[in-house]
Amino acid sequence: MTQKKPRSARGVASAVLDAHSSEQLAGLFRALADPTRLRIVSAVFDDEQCVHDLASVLELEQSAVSHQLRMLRDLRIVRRRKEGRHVYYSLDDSHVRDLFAFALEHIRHQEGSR
Amino acid sequence: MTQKKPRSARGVASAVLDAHSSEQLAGLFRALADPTRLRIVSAVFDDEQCVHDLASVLELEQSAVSHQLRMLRDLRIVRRRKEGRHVYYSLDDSHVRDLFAFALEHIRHQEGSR
DNA sequence: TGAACATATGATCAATTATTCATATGTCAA
DNA sequence: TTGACATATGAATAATTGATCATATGTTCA
Repeated sequence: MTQKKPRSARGVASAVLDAHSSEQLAGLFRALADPTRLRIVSAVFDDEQCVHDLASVLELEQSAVSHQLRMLRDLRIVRRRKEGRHVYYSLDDSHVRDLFAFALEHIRHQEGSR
Repeated sequence: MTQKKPRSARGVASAVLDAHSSEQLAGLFRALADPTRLRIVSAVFDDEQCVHDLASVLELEQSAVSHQLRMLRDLRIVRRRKEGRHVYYSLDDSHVRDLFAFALEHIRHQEGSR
């Protein structure tokens, strides 16, 4: 493991985050702060999936998946595409894809260094 | 066997996240899913700060700050340095610094595109 | 030693939230 | 149309959580 200093991120938050920004940012993190939603995100990471298949793969009730998808949709993290009676969900935001990937790498490295 | 990844973050989660990984990852995001903790992180982003100054700057009770700092410390997001009767907190993990900076950039861009 | 200061922490309470159940809406095929 | 399938959603419930209060621990200095 390297221990180099990332000069890139320094200075980004020179002042303490104001109330509005911190609420907004917390909202983004909160969307990813649940195992079920993370598994949904990982399931649609590469390809779109319909609700039924998501429920099946994740072994969750269809209702639970729908509720979480709605939240992710409200936060513009996933988007819907209707096709007949199926609704396909996919990642709406590549930033979130990167955020997810970055954080996943982080915990995997942490895991190894304990 | 191995397929070529068309984009940087693609392929990171080729399979659906397992229960353990999703719990761990959710834990990391949950740590940042609260405005108060985010403001604490932003306050120690560049320099260490003692508890009292954090409480003063963030306009929070000392107790509330201490509780949140403990959580951040348990998650190895901040670290303590004792000096006399003061305890100075700083970011313990540069990955978190990058994660924070990345996410902040994200919402700032989103903000502009609405 | 005692008083003031700095930090930590257990208990409590209010607010939030993830899931389940029941049900509604919408689509397709026979 | 009817019945089966796919998805969405409101209500209820249990679990989690952030802040506060009261108090404990630890440090410095007169």
